[in-house]
Amino acid sequence: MTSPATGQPAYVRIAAEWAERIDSGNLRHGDQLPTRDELAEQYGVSKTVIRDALGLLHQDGYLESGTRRGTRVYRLRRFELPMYVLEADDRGRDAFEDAVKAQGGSPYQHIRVETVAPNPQIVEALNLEAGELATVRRRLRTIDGVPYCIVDSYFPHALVRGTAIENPENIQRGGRHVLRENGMEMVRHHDTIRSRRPHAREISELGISAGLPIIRHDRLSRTAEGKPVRFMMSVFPSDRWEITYEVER
Amino acid sequence: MTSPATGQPAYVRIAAEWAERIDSGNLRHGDQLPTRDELAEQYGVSKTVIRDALGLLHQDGYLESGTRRGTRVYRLRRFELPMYVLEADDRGRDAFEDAVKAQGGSPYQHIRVETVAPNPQIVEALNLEAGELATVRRRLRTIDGVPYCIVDSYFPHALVRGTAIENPENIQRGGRHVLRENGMEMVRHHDTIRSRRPHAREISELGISAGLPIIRHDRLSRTAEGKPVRFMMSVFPSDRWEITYEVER
DNA sequence: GAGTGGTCTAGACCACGGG
DNA sequence: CCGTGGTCTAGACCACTCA
Repeated sequence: MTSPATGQPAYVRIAAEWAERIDSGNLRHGDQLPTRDELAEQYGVSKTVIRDALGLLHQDGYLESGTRRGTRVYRLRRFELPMYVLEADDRGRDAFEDAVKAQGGSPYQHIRVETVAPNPQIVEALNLEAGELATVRRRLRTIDGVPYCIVDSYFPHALVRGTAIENPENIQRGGRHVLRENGMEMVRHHDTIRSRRPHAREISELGISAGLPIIRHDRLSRTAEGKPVRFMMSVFPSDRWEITYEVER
Repeated sequence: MTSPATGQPAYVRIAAEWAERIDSGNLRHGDQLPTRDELAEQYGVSKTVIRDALGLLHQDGYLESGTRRGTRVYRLRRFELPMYVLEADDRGRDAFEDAVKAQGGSPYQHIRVETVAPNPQIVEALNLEAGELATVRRRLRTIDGVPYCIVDSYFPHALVRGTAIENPENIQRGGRHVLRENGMEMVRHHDTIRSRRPHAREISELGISAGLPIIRHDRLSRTAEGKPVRFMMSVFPSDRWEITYEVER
């Protein structure tokens, strides 16, 4: 054992050492790391220790690796998301995209619309009848070509049938705009925020590692009469976002 | 290899199997798991595979373990935190504690107050002069005897010197109440939410595992004149909380 | 004292992808 | 082809703690 006895196990110390290099900016996004065999020799430890150390960094989303491609630093820039931008403003512009552009990012979104048999969570949130369908507008938002978040908006199917919400091409006019024209303006939102590790679908769609925490944001929106008309489920990888609220009183 | 070829590596499958038992309620908080040697024999794999599998569950906060004590299920109940309770109401009651009690928990808080040389983040947030001190009211909140969150509130020292904020015994009257009596009522709050893995201090104070994501919540509060008077940093372990906001418009 | 988790060694084989 | 990450085996030693 060549360890200088910092009290920490070797794999933790090695991970901390490389994390510090990345955090300090000495290593940048895309920089290549030595191979596991090289690292094992450099530190005088077995491959298993290196595997555990890189595993820690992987979990934190610091690294990206693949067979034969080696291991590279993965550190994207973080964007701020003021939560009011979730509601497209009344001029029909996408406030989300505006916020990203204002921070120097180049946003894009893939939209697809499906009508589905809703799961129990959706049924309860939207107060649907048994057998009632829901229309979901699935957004995958990218910035500079990298997936940055998933935003799925569920509507009672009966409410949006035949409206522009069902048309995925119409990306400018959000659900808010369309619902208002139909006398269903959303005026109150109940937001729920959790954090957890990503599910399989989120891992593949967002291209994140299984250990990177995600922020899960749910918004249930109601009309002035209190009728729930939209349930929005968002997934934000924790290394790409910080979300903000403005609160009065 | 006895694996039924689900495409997943053995340690992932084994972890998923036990996660399912815990999620389904078949295993409850405090239930004991077999030893690693027993699991290795049951599954016909080496100890390393079991270590990796339990490691995954550990990271998710599903397990709690210690030398010779074995490994036990760790699954606390989750509380909802409506963010308006961060501001104690005007009757001098602790709205946070009321919210926890309403959900059947028994809350308690340890408070200690320190006057410190603020770090750069605090200096910038509170717009402090060079060398200006800050007073921090550190809260560790427990529910049913288990640590549930850390809430540190920073004030410019000059603003709170000699007030009840400096008295840690006075737990009922929050900073909001005291500042208002001194003509510094907070009326606007800027909240920032991130998620990440816990730091060493958070791991030890909250008794959480290094892999369990935490929700980091910052609130910068200003007076009607726009003067920042309090910076509140909170850490919520992701397995114990979901935080909610009510939004208009 | 002995069993347990925590860590580590020194190998091995496979799949995949770049040269 | 062959180097790489990904996974796994079959051991080992230590510290701690429960009986």
